[in-house]
Amino acid sequence: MAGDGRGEEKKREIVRQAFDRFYDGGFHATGVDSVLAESGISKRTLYKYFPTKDDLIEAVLELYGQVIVGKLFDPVAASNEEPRQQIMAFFDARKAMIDENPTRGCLGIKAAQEFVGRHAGLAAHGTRAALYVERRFVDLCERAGLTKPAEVGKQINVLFQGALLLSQVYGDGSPFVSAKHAAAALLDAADGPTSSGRP
Amino acid sequence: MAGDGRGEEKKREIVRQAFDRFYDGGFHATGVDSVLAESGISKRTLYKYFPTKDDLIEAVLELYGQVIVGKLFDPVAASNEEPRQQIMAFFDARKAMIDENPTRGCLGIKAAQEFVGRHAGLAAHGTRAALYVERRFVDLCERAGLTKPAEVGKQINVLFQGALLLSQVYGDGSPFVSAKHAAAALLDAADGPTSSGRP
DNA sequence: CGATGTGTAAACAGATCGGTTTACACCGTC
DNA sequence: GACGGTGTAAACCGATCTGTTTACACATCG
Repeated sequence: MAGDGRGEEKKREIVRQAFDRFYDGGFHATGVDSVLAESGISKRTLYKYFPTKDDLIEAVLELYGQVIVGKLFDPVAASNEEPRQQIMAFFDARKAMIDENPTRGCLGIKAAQEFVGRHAGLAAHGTRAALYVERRFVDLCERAGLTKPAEVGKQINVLFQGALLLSQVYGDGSPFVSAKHAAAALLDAADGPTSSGRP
Repeated sequence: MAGDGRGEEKKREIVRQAFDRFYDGGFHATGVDSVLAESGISKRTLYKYFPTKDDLIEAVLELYGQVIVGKLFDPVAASNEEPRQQIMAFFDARKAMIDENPTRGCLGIKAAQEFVGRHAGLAAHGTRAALYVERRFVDLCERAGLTKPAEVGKQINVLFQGALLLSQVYGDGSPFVSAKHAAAALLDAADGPTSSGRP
């Protein structure tokens, strides 16, 4: 019980180190040795806290979830702006992150792509991440009083994930500009004439 | 000169085999041995035609380009339908492919994500693939007589790529339904009141 | 029939992988 | 000053990776 604090701190240090390596290098292509290299952490300590590489990856993905919620979703939600403005703010905030680190997309989806059909537990992080973002957009669409919040929220999520992917591939955040304008247009069209044409 | 035909055929057989393996298993996670296993192809023959694994991956990505253009883009273009109908057809056709093989997204983008910062030549396939699709959508938007074809085309590309990614992650093609409806809404909004509000 | 070219099968080499083990240093506590 | 806990450093293990080599089968062609 007394040593808990020290241990937890080392654990977090390892996860933080692994976070950057896996994010930039991929999960399969990055060896455990390269996570440890130049970090001053010994292999024995790593395997004391994380018996397998998959356990370490699991911890990294949990950290990613905390980071993305803490830096992106919670601040925008705490702004208490109008729902529509919050949706726009999500696009702006994610673009700002991409501009800092153009190759870093969604780590959960990266895990899903690498582990689909190979490790269901790790692949599920991608599904959860995508569904979480979708949920936030749908909630905001509901609060905006749209007639079809679920449909528009899903559409905006498609735009968001597509922009994130293309920013990664292109190496710059410009797809977020297109996506934001498209999201605005969808919101305009959705709450304008109550419904499109048919009753 | 005489043996060219035989050699080219074996070469294609190898690439076809590698195509499925890399598509389903990823490039880094799939070893050369597993490409050869149960295929009746010997390692020596493989390395005769493809001196390195990267050369094989390069050939697989070129095959992917031919397949996707031949099965998806050319047929829709050859239909000679209205531009707007062709855009809708792209979403339907890609969804049909995903429904057959839910985990198979864009192989070029998969390569880009695995090789970014590690092998520029292979990573470039993702950029090319995304730009190719974007170009097709922009062209169709131009032919549809939109006032801002480049912007709307890019937005539709974001929807398309987002739907492809989410279909992969969710394991079903439903995001293409959302994306198609969103694309239709964007097209409606774009050619309706000439411009949105400001001159 | 011998030569050549194409192919498989499989042992092999060297590096790297995930993971274990041994050895040793440090540090606060009794 | 012995002690247990925490840590690093590094040798080590078996498996797997990319890539090479040896050996052999089987065609076709002069």
